[in-house]
Amino acid sequence: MSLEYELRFKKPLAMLAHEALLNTYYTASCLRKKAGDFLRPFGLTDVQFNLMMLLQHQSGTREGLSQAQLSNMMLVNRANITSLIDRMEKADFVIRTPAPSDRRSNIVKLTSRGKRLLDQIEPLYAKEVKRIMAALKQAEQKILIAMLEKIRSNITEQSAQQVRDLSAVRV
Amino acid sequence: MSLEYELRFKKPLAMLAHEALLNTYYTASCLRKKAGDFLRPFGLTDVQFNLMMLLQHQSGTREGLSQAQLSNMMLVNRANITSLIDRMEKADFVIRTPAPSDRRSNIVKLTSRGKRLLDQIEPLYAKEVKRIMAALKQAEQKILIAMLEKIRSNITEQSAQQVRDLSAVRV
DNA sequence: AAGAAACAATATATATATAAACAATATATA
DNA sequence: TATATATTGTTTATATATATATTGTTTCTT
Repeated sequence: MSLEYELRFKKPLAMLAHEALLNTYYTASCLRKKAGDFLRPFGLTDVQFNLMMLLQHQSGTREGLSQAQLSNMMLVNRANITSLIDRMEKADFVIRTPAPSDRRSNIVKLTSRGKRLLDQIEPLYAKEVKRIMAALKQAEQKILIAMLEKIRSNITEQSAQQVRDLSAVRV
Repeated sequence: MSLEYELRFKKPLAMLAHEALLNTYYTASCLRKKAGDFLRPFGLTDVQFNLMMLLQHQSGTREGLSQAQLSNMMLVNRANITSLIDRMEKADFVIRTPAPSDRRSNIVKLTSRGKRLLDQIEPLYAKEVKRIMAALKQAEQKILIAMLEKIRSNITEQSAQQVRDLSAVRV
């Protein structure tokens, strides 16, 4: 169903490029809302679940990850990570540990409660992700990923104007 | 560049479906951040700009749209629209008008200042959208849109469990 | 017409996002 | 080695999101 129809637009969008952009944004919103609905009964938000997945799979469970690492992996900035970890620590999902090698740094680890909860949710989550993405064949999913990567690579690209601005600063 | 690389994952994601989902979400985040950077110099957020575009193109400029209509068109829920319009009214971008036909309803319209600002930004915005989405050919953009629509249609689909729950309620 | 149900906006509480500024610590470099 | 620079986490301020509850108003049903 088209974006315009779903959002009850009276007039179609003028630019195909804009329609593609808004579709990406809107679909992400829908996915996120769905994840929220799915996770709420477990007392987790999508962001919190994501963080727990990172701790589980992107580090040995006992090693943990620093707040800076987590923030890089999550697109959440450092400012946000602080309060996010605060909440999750209060809920006994994770704990902070001082990093032995760097006194600035905290290592965040799953608690046993956090790990138990994650083990319970993850298979259900995986099943639901598969169900939703089964809208596309595997080959199509790969094409989708490639397209999105292309878009991202064009976002970071500097425009000619920006380049001029920057060179002006350097001079 | 792959998601895993960009986010400095140590291990690849186990499921292709999950990778596709996270790519959608991450790309939307990047697009949104870019829009924020682009609009900040004009004193607007992406959400505010979006709302102004809706007022400009989805209604005659002088007719305006109700808060409920805006909230449907924007993925923003009604609670949020209130404070969003509050801020934008304070900045003199829009005004609320009582709806003549329904005393519950406010009609939101662009002010002349809002309209002037939008007229200034829109061509620049369109140009930037085109530049970014030029990562894909027009035919590819259409495929992308179709894929995202398919995913969205699968999100709202009820699982068997949910159907059972609902029928239990009815009985 | 009276009551029930639906709807529009608001208020409140909680959880992200983002930018900006700061203190403590680490690293690079002259 | 002394100093400049960068990094980590925190705090603060502002702007979204989401759910839930409430107040007025409208519409539907009977």
